[in-house]
Amino acid sequence: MSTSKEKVIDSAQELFHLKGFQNTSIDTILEHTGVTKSNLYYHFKSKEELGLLILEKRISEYERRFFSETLENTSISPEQRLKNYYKKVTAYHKNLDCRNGCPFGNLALEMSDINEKFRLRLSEFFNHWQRIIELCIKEGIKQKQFRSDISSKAISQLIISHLEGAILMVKTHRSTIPLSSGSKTIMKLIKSA
Amino acid sequence: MSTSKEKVIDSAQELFHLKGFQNTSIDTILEHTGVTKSNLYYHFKSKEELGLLILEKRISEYERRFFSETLENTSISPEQRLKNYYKKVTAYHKNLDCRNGCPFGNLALEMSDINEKFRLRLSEFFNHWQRIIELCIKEGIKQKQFRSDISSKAISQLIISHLEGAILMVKTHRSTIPLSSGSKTIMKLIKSA
DNA sequence: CTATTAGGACTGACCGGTTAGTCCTAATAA
DNA sequence: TTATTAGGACTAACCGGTCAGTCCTAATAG
Repeated sequence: MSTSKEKVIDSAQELFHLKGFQNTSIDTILEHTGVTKSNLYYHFKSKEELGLLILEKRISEYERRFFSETLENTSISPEQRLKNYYKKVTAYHKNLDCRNGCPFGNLALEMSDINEKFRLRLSEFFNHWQRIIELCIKEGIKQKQFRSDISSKAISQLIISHLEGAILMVKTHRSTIPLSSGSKTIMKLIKSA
Repeated sequence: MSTSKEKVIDSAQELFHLKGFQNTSIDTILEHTGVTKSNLYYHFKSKEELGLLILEKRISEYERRFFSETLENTSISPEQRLKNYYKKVTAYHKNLDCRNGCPFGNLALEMSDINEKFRLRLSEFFNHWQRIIELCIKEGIKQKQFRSDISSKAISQLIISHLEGAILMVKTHRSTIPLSSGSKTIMKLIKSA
């Protein structure tokens, strides 16, 4: 049996992703968990704290599931690693019925202008994310899989921007095509001649 | 002197872009305009109607200011047209102090999962936007400025996804670099060998 | 063995404030 | 006379958050 605290965290994580942080009320979380409001505020001092905590949880989960298992899996070639990563992301969103979007992109867009804590943490994570991709690209350039006339940094910045935008398109068009087709275009463009 | 209706539209347009649609209350619009609530509801039957109307206004304004003047300006070469477009978009966000983000991307992310009217209109506009870019790319390929081994459709889809993602990064990192640097990378990648 | 204390988990009632939207009357302007 | 504007009272639902106090368990003191 999970504790109230765990139930709140799990439910809030899901709701924040599905409906956004601001658009998810404390009362909705309460309804979904059966936990009382006073109990929730016993465990978390504010909605902001809960949101920040869930952001941390998402980040470590993403680093484990998406970075370690694909982009940083050095037993595979850089090109195949990137392909696997794209495949995994696409499958993730297909499984979510093209709704929800990227939890990080959503939060960044929603909170950057109104809450510095969220913005700074997200900014830091995006930088980390970009460096993970950059290492993969750098190795791919060294192995002559990727073209060498553009810096690995520039390419990785492009990849992460495109990824976030493509997920936004997936959500708006309710189709994974922008992601699956876009990633293929990226792969072709960065391939060495 | 502008009418109440015009004042509401102008003010709401600005506020929706700055703070988001849901996060802008009717009362805030009232404060900013000096218009009374009964008057606002005399002109608009709901907040949704007001939002949809402002979306239409934004769309036609964007088509006029960004499409006609740069991407569709056939007196310039396709490559230069695309460069000018990027320059204009970057300047736009720099002028906004890297805040706000893209009005269409913001709305798409905020509303796609909860309001079909907004989602469908936005989806349609993104498609139109993509076709405008596609025509420019197509001509650039014909003129041998852009590489011909990837379809103009695929490239234009990539460009629009990347653009939206880059603007998200601009907002999160509070810097135009993701946009200015990313657009240069795109230009290099699609240039013919 | 028993009385006391400490602390974590939890409760239900309640708070002030905000939300979009309604309704009605009356004044004013084209 | 018809479209617009003003003013204000009102509603029902919702918002994040607080409060005093209860329940249970485990450690400690006499």
